[in-house]
Amino acid sequence: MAIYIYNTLTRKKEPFETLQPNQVRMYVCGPTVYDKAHVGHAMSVLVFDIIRRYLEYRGYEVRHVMNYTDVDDKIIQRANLEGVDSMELAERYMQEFARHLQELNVRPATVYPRATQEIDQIIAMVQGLVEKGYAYEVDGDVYFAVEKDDDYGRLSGRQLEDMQSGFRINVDERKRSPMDFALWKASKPGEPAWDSPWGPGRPGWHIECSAMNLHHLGEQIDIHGGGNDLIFPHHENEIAQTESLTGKPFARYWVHNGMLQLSGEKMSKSLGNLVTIEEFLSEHSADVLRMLVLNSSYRSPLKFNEETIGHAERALERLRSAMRPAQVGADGEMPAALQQQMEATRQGFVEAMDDDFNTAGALGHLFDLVRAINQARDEGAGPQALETAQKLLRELTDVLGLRLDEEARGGDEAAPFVDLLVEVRTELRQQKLWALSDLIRDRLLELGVVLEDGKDGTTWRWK
RNA sequence: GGCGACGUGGCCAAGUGGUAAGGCAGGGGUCUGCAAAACCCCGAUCACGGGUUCGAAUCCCGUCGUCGCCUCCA
Repeated sequence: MAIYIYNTLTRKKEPFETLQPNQVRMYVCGPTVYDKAHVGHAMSVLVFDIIRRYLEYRGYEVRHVMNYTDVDDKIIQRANLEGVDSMELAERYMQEFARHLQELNVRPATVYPRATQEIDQIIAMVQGLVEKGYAYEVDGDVYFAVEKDDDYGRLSGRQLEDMQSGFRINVDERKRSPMDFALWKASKPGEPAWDSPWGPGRPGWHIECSAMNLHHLGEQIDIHGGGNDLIFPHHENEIAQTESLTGKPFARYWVHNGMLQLSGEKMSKSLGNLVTIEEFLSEHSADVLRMLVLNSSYRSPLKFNEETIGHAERALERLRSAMRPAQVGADGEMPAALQQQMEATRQGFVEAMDDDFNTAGALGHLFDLVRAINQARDEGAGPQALETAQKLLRELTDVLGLRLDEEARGGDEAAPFVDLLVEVRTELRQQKLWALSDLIRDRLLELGVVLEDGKDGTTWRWK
């Protein structure tokens, strides 16, 4: 069975075939580090982390590159505003982002290139494009001539003529076509600058990704990803630059995630309607955000609000319910129904994920397994049977990047004391001192400990 | 104005030709001293209007609505 991936370039789901057997070269556009990252950035990162994990699960070796744009107008502007060095500012936010990646349980990329560390490659590429006649220099700027590129607009499905009629383009008289974009920008005094054949300057935005791809992955790659707001002009321009230079098809599959929406609008810095990753993680676990992402198609807009966050939180709780141990003293064998469900779940999970990473469908299958496990527990299945099924659940949730094992929030030191309280309370209950028993239960709940009175005694867990 | 995506039960959301997964919320029940959890049962004909087909949520056309891109943006 093949994996099918929706390709923005062809607007179809296509069977996934790699350039080299069992090896995937994947490039994902990372953030411009000029401010705190928001949950929309996290969504994109999570989407591609899930894709990567699944490809690895299916036996591929993934070479995963994510860049940091650490030089650009906004960084310079922001640095001037704060009165700090622009490199310093970029460094600060880059480190913060790296920390978030860890907190979000994202598998580390193979390489994290930065624009400022790829200047030589960028200059070489611009030079190559000038030599081939695809780019031209004006006053220390270098522009890509879109009219030289026959199939410009292919990714975003736009015609050059349509774009030129757009009234939003500021016409720069020095450009041959209004749609020409900068490969290299001459620096103004006080701006970060690198020497180049065209004088001191810095790279344009689009060229860095092309150069990094060439440098770290080669002329042709399997997957190129990013948010769908990057389709035009960023990815369109990347294709133009890279293919004009190499003469070969650049990325095989263009994969784009939908936008996170806050109150019906795309979350973005310019709109100011954002929740930073830091803010989110101070109130919720990373799994909650991941669950939110998993519960819908990665290509669709994702509704982000208190209600959907709450749903994700409770869905996670349900998933975790299956991980609870067998009843005290139970020793039943593996029920046939559970055995059957395990097979159905594994198969259903793979089928769903093979279909353009249908995580919501895959989750549905996991919940079927959750029900079967809980059913088995209720019916007295023993630890061995239960653990076999739980192992599968853990294996599959791990592919999605969820961490079902709840961290013991109170720490292990607290456990003996909780045990003691439970013991005392059991005495109280035997003496039918309900008011006191309930008080202990309520107070422990306030401290984050949930007591559950079962048939064979009381169990407790961290909330 | 151009390009693209989408509109499925109260909410979130799978499903792209054969009469609609799953989660959350809600109602009823089992269990419980009560509760919680878990388990069992209950709910939609798929924005609207046409068309194609033996048959459509699923294909085509139109209408309405929402969102994204067209300038930096994950």
